[in-house]
Amino acid sequence: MPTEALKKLKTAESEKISHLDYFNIAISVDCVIFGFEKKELKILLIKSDLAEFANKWSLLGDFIKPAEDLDSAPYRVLKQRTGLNDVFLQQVGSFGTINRHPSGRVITTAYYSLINIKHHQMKITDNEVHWHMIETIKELAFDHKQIMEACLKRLREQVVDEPVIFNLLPEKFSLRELQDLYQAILGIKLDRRNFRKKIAMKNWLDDIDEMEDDVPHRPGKLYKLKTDLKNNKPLKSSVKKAKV
Amino acid sequence: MPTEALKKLKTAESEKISHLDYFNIAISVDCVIFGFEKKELKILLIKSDLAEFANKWSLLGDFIKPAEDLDSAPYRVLKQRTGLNDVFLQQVGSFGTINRHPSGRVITTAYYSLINIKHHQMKITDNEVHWHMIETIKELAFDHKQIMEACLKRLREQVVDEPVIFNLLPEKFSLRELQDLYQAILGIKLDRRNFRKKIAMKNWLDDIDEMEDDVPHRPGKLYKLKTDLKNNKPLKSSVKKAKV
DNA sequence: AGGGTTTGTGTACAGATTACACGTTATCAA
DNA sequence: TTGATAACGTGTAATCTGTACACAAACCCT
Repeated sequence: MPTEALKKLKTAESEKISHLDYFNIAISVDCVIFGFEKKELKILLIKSDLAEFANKWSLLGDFIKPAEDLDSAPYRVLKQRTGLNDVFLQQVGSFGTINRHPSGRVITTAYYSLINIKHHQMKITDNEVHWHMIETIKELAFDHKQIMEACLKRLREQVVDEPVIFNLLPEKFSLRELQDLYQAILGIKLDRRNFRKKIAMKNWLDDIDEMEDDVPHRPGKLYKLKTDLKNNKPLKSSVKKAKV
Repeated sequence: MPTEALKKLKTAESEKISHLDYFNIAISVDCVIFGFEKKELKILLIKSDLAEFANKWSLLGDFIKPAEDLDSAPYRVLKQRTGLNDVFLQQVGSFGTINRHPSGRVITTAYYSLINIKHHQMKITDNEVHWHMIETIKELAFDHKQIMEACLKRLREQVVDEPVIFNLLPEKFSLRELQDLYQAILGIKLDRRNFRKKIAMKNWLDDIDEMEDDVPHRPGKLYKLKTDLKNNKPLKSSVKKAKV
């Protein structure tokens, strides 16, 4: 029984959650926070504070509070760690093998988040928090590698049909930036002409009649996501056809 | 703080989980168990044992045990309630609004399951457990209606690409039965000739050279799912193309 | 002024999806 | 045995979708 072990739990929040001593099973949330920079998909990680995982990186997470909804907890975590409000967040799944946490029984619910690295001028207060390129991540603390992969899989499924990808881009962007982002997420190269045709058909974008002005080559047009699609909600207009 | 309220928790398992008294947040699993009978998609429900939900139906669930993996708990629930082993089960999501359970703070992880109503000769020991047609379900205890809908959505997404639907059918089945099942799940009518062509292309089935013998009309051929697809695992052979 | 880089655009082919009809084989009841 | 009923088994043409592919123009930089 891991109750004793839980008493040793030590986190940034440990003072405030002394009631943990009485838990048999503790509940946490973990966030896989994706960002996009220099044509690379990245995720935000923090140095683990557990001796068992010294020098290992881990996802941003926290224990859930008695008086907060499960789905609210990751918003709090993001707010605390990055200062960001109104981020895109979606639940991916819960992970609860018995020994996934060395200090005791902890079940965690994973969320993925998409944020625009540059635009928000995040105050990453904690200097142990850094962006990492996904391909270079070999190992993470706990089962966080597995959680990261589940979230990446979900992301790849969702960007195809739903306009969630724009949470990773600035307000105004070129089609090249959008294509680079799709390629970084899906890990494949796309044909430029066919990509533009496909995006045009989805009817997600407004041409705002502006041009890039900071590129060392011919500038492209800038676009915005249509305002009625900015709510991060699943798309109503795209009625999916049954394929069987 | 709902700790006091939790002491009042009363379930079939309550003797064995007296440690619940010490929980601040309890964790449960709930199963949305789909079956197929008479061209209708059904789910298995149990009469709620809480006074607050007297005469309401609810999903089959239980609190998680300290020494069991989260993803093992729903297998135990199904074994206990229906006697079934080796069922198809998949995690769908976790639900944890503060007031979802009237007796205290309970976060639940939902799973969906597909079982063959007839074949397994289930011993439904508890006579408060019954199959219900999905369309007729107006209300369930707790937030179970919402959970059911999330699971139905997931099921509809999965049957299109992955050979999970066969868990709802007997070992041998006709293409008509399969089409009726797809139609019940997706809620649409399919063209018979195109459906057969599509199924043939997926290459999921073996023609076993037998015929129906219990139908009041011309019998159809019987098929089996190819044995290498019976493991309930995601399909390797169907490499999905990126659609962007 | 010229080299480098990216933009913007259309068409032809292949593959997939859809709509649609008729003769056949079985059961059932008269 | 006959006729009514119900589902089986099968193919083609029209349309839509996905893919492969090339060239002139715009801008930056030196």
